[in-house]
Amino acid sequence: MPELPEVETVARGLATQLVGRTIESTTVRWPRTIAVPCVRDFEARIIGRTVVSVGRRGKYVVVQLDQCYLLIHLKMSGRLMVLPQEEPLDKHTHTVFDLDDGRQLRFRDVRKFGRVYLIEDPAQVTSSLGPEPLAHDFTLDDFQRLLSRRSGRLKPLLLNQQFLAGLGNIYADESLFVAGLHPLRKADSLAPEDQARLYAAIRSVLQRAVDRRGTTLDDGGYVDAAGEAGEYQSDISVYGRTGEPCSVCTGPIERIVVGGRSTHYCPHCQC
DNA sequence: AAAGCACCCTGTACGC
DNA sequence: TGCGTACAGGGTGCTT
Repeated sequence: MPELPEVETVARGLATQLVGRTIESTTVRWPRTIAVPCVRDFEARIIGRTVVSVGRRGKYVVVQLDQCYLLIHLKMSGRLMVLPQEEPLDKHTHTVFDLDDGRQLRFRDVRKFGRVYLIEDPAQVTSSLGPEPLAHDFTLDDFQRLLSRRSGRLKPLLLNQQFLAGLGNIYADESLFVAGLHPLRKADSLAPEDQARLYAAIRSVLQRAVDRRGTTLDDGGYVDAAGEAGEYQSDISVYGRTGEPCSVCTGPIERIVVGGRSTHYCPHCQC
């Protein structure tokens, strides 16, 4: 499932392949993939656009074009890849962008939850997102101020993109484990040192995962823009490890459901 | 403000 | 073998 580190890795890969390329045409094979504008306008407006840069905001891939922006949210199973046009199309490829070098940018998404936006200003989509957890100007002070205003439980809060942009189920569970905090802890119950540990945990987990180019689980769901798997799965302590021994205390990892999301933690190490 | 849930989808894992 | 069903997941929107 693409979260911040996976989306960052995809965006970096796409940047090397796409910057300077011009999109000559587009084929939308599953219309609901296009969130905005309507498919006809989308296909018309993207013709002739040149890629200026590729970046990331939260879990969105942000493709800056010469007159507008293409934003892509991969949701659970979306993939973006640059392939030769001779490469056979598979049935899960929902949008194809023909490039001026004979290759294609393809958006493939088995679950069909992913969405593509063509907009004038990226803020139209990203303005409701919380801060970037890895940004240099996102300080402990900022985080403490945000946290102490919240009374909800930590796990749903970390998944809330309006609170903080980029965490998903894997890195939320991993960050709470590293911080030694129980997923059901109320945000406003944290002592300053708890807040500091959570801040440091989120940043270190995400940075390490970016460095390792994301997490590819056994289901093989995530690969980067070159089709390569990530390597953070070998660093995972709790996510998907129900019943396995905790790496710190050897007690069993437990799984509970919080806010409708499976949540993995060590009941001995996290409180 | 917080929490619960349905919804969107399909592949996979399960029970029978 | 083959069917049906539950489930996972991110985000949004609705209701309590």
